[in-house]
Amino acid sequence: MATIDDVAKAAGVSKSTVSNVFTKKRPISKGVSDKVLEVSKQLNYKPNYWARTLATKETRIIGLNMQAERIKFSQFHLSLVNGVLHECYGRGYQLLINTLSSDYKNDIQNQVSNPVDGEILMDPAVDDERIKKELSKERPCVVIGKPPKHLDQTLSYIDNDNVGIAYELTSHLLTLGHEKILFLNAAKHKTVALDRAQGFQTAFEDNGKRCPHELILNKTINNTSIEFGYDTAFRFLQERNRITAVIADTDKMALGVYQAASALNITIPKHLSVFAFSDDSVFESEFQPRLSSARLNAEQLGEGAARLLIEQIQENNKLVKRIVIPSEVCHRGSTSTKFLEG
Amino acid sequence: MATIDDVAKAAGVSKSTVSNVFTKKRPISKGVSDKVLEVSKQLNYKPNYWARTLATKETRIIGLNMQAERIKFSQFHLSLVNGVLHECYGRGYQLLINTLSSDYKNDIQNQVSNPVDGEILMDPAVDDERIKKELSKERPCVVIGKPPKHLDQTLSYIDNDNVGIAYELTSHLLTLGHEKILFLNAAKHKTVALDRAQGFQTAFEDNGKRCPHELILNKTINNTSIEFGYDTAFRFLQERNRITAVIADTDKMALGVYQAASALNITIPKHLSVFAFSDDSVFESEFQPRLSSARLNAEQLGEGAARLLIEQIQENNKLVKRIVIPSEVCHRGSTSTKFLEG
DNA sequence: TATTTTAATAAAACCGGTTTAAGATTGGTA
DNA sequence: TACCAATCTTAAACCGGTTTTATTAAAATA
Repeated sequence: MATIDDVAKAAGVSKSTVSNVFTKKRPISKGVSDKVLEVSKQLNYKPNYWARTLATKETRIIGLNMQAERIKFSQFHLSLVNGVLHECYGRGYQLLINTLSSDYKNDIQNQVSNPVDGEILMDPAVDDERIKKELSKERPCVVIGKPPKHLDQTLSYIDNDNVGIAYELTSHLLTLGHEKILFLNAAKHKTVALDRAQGFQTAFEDNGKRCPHELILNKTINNTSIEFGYDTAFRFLQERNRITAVIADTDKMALGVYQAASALNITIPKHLSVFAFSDDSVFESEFQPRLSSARLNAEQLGEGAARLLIEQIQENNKLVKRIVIPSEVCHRGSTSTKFLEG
Repeated sequence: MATIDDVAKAAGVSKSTVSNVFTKKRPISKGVSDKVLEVSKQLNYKPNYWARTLATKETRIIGLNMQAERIKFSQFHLSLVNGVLHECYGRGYQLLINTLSSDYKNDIQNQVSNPVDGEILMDPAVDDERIKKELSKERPCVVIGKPPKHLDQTLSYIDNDNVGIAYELTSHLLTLGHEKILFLNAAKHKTVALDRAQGFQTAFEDNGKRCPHELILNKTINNTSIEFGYDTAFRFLQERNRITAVIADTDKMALGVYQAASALNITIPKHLSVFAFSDDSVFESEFQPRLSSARLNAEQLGEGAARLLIEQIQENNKLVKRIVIPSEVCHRGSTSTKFLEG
C-alpha cells in the first residue's frame, strides 16, 4: 500500500499538506487539494488506520465483551448484538466483539491494551475482574446488567428490573395456587442472581408465605444450562411432595426442565408450570407447549448500552446514568393453575 | 496510561529490552525480565495495541462486512455471526463488524484503510464494488455466497448449493401437483438470485414443463422483504387462475406471503403452499402453520468462512478453496398437495 | 510605502511501539 | 593471555500517520 510519503512526493507537496487534505483540519487551496486527491486515487492511497489512531488516540470502535457457554451465543445475546450494531450504524462506529479466553489474554505475548474507544461489559459478577480492569484505565465503560453494589454510583449501566420481574412471575404462580416453586437461578457470582432471588423472596413474603430458600438453586459452572435445568428439575420432580412450578433463568434452562418433565411423564402445564426469563427463543419449536416467559428485550438493552457508551465517549460526559428497560410477561402455554389431585 | 519509556526508565533498562520481555522475540535474563514485569504491574503498563500494530502490521482482528435491511439483522445473519465468533475464539482472533453506510465511508475525513488482517464479505453482488476494493489491496478475503463468475477462480468462498436447493424445493412442489409457483427471489444484482433462478428453471424443464419466467420476481430495494412478500403475493393471489404455491427467498418474505394469504382469506397449506430459504426463524411464533423451509445452516457458513480466512492469513496460503455447506429441506406445515376444486 | 494580518504550505517533533545493527559482558578454548 | 563465540542489552532507525511550530507569500491596514 502507498503511504502518505509516496503521495506527498508524487504530488510535490509535504506530508502535512496531504494529511490536511484528508483530515480537513487546515484549509488547503483547491488546486493543491485536487492534485493530492488525484494522486491518491492513482496510487490507491488511504490513510493507515492504525497510524492515524496512534496519533489521534481515537479508533471509532467500541468493544463488546461477552462470554458464552461453550462459545455459542444464545438468542438473547445475538439480539443484543443486533441492537448494538443498529446504534453503531447511525453513529459511525464499528463493533469489536471480544470473546477471547482469559488463558489467551493472560499470555504475556498477548498482553495489550484494548483497541477500542470504550467497552460494553455484559453479565457482571459480584466481584468482577473485568470491571476492575476497565476502571483502572480511564476508558469509558457501560455495563449491561447491574454492577456490583459498591460501584453503583460509579458506572453507567442499563438493565431490566430483575427484582420486579422475578416478583411478578412468582406472584403470578402463587396466585395460580402454586407454592412449591423451584427457582433455577443464574450462577451465584452474577449480580443478576441476587436481584432475582430477592424478587422471588419478596413475592412470597408479600403473600404472607415463607420463602422456600431451599428451592432456590444457582447454576453451577460445570454444567451447561440445559444440563443444569434437566438434572435439577429431574431431582425435584421425583420427590414425594413434589414441586408444581419452575422459574428458569434462561430458555435453555427451561428446555432442560421440559426434557426432565417429559422423561418423568409429567405434563406441562397440567402438572407442572414453567416460566423463564428469556428473549424470543430460537428453539421455540422445541417447546411443546409454548414457553411462558418474561421478555427481556435484549435488542433494546443493546441499543441503549451502545448509545450510552458513545455519548460518554463523545461528550466526555462522566455523568453516571442508569437505564431500566421494561419487560413484559408473555403468558403462553406453559403455565396454569395448580392441578388438584383426586 | 504508562508507556514503554516510563517502564524502561523505572526499571533502568532500555526500550527494546522491555519490548523483548513482552514479545519474547529475544531472550532476556530472568532477573531483568522479572524486574520489568514487576515495574509494569506497578505502573499498570500494557503495550499499546495501535503502536504495536503499526510496527508489526498484524491486528489479529478479522472483519465481517454485512449489510442488513434497515440495519436489523435476521436470524440467518446472527447465526452466522455466532459461527464466526466460535471459530475466532479458538484461534485467538477478535471480530470487527462493519456496518457503516457507504455515505459515511465516502466522506473524505473517514477514508481510512481497514483495520483488519482479513475480511469476510457477505451477499456478493454480480458486480460487487466491495470485492473489487478488497482485491485491489492485497488483503486476504473470503466470500460467503458465490462470487461473480469471473472471480470464481480468484477468491475462496463458502456457499450453500443454491442451485440444488431451489431445484429440490421446486421439484417437490411439482410432485405435489403445483404448477403455478411464484418464486420470490433475492434482488437481481445478487449472485444468489441467479443460482436459485436456475435451479427453479431446471426443475421445471426436467419435469418436462415450461418454466414460468413471469413468476420469478426479484426483490426490489425500495421495499422491505416483508412488504415485497406481501405486495407481490397479494397481487398474484388475486388473479383468476391464481398461483397455488410460493417459494420465498427469506423467512421474512414468507411472513409477508402469510399475511397476504390471511388478508385474502386463503388458507395455508390447503389453498397455498409456502416454502422458504431460511435458517431457524426467530419469529417462528408468527407462522401459523409452521413454515416449511430449506435450512441453510448459517452457523456452519460462518464457522467455515472464518476458518478459511484465518488459514489464509496465517499460512499466507493463496490457494483458492471452495466449500459447499449442505442444507436440509424441513417439511413442516406450510406445504401440501395441490387442492383440487369442486 | 512600510507594517501588520491572514492564508497556505512546509519542516520537524511526536504518538508508542518493534526491529535492526551495534556494543558489552561472560565463559570457553587455543 | 589472547581470541572467539554466545548471551544479553542498547542506541538508533522505523512503522505511517497527526500536530505544533516555522516560513513564505499575498492581502489588508496605516
